[in-house]
Amino acid sequence: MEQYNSEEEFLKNYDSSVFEKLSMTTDIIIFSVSNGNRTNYRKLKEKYFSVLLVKRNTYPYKEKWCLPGGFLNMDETLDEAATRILATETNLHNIYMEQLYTFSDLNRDPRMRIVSTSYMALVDKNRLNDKLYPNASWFNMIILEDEKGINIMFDNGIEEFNIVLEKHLIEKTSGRYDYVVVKNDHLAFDHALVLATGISRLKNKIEYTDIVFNMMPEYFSLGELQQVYEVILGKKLLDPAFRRIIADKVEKTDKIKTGGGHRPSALFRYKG
Amino acid sequence: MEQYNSEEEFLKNYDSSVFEKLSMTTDIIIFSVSNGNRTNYRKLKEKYFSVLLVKRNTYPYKEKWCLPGGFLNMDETLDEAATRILATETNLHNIYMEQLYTFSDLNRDPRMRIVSTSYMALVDKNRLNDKLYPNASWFNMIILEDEKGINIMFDNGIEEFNIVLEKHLIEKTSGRYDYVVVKNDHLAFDHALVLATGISRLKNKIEYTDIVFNMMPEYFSLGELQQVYEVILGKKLLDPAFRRIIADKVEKTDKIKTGGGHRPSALFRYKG
DNA sequence: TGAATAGTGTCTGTGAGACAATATTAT
DNA sequence: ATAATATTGTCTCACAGACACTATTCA
Repeated sequence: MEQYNSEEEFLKNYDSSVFEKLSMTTDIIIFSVSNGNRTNYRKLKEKYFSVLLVKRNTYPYKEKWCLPGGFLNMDETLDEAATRILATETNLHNIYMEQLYTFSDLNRDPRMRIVSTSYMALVDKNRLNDKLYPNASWFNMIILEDEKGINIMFDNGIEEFNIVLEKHLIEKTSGRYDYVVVKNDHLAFDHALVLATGISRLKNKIEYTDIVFNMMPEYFSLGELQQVYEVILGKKLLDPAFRRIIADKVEKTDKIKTGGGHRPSALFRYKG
Repeated sequence: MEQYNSEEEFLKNYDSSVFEKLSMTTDIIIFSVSNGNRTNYRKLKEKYFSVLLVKRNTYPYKEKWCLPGGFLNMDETLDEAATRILATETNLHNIYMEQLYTFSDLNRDPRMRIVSTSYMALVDKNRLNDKLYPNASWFNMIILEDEKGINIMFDNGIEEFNIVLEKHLIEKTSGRYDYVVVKNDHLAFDHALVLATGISRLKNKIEYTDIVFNMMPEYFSLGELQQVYEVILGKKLLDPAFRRIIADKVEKTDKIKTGGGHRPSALFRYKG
């Protein structure tokens, strides 16, 4: 039984090897919004929901794309690890980030048992266009989703591919889904799963929080803001309803954006 | 640089000791609702929001209360570990459970570096009254919360104590709070923090999901259901509004509950 | 009979969906 | 002038908050 008389004595004699150990990693989904090309002098630039992927140059999954990530050091928390990795990839600090989910499938990494805690980060892509880590690339995503599954098409201007996941309702009271990867030839590890989880989280959260403003520049028009909501949610919104909802979250500035072949728009700022 | 020609070759030669390793644990917040005493022959039994705690009989934190938990084995996922631990404590299977958050502070365990992934489980306490693990005990909680902080009072009929946490807004766009434990003399490890996180999650989720039915018996009156919502949310609800909201989630059965000094109530069942 | 809960009716204000209308610009 | 976006007005419908009212039981 217990042979120690104090916590100090116990700790001094504690053998930390009694339980098997494992390595942990952190994977970060960095979301942003990209501008497409102007197809017509009157039209707004199309916007795309995009994610930062890194091409692996070592085994395992050499030449596949993966989420930025890295091993957890013994002298840092998961938040600190995620912040460190994010800074490595983007050279940016003070980025919005939240913990997403911890994945622990036994064979999610072919090397050994690795548990990974994923994070979701939101950035304004314009802040870092030329500061990217060499192997990193922004992929625009087009996401088709229904009750049965999700199809995500990726395009970085050079490479195109898609992944397909099925959704299975695992629990009726919470409406939670289990994702099963049906097609994935280009993403390493279980990152298709991680990404689907992140997309789901973001879609939910932009409905009841203001986190979308982390992907916006300081000044933006309401039309641009609406475009961002629309590409993330994957559906069109009605102008007056949208404006009513965000009216108390933004403040009008005296700046104006002209140059489109149409009425100029007032620029707004997040009120906080 | 990279000296291998195939993934197989790489894996065969992989040295899994290159990164430092650590132990992981799983802690489970098991929530339920308890019936208080009938104070008056007419009145309904009061309901209490309650949580299952275990008294530690070994160091560290000997004699303190903690959440049921245990180390992650190398041949199981976190979900499986949580299910195993839950079955050990309650002898119950098929319990509602969801992953909550992964805590990784450097000194959260005085023995060594341990990262813990917490889970939240919801049970109908009546299903397991006499099947509890020896050191486990249900504590009723009374939760006082405002924008500044949370005060949770615990009572298992024998022992009473309270913990106090401050809330600090860490990020304005998401409205997320950082909890700082201000008073805690009875809960081991960082479990005060874990519990506050779980309470917050549950309070949020019962507003937009049906998970509360996991804490209900098969047949219940709408008054009882309303009481459960009220003790979890910590506020009174208006009868007609409540009934409108849950009307399409439940179905009336032909069962009736009599015996109170008042009009009998119809018993309902979750429709799913 | 009265205290207590069960259950319903209904008024009102808020807010989202829908559609229409006006404003302004570059070509 | 025209196509395109910017911006506002307004009608309607659904629904939550609030309060009032009826129903039923048991000491």
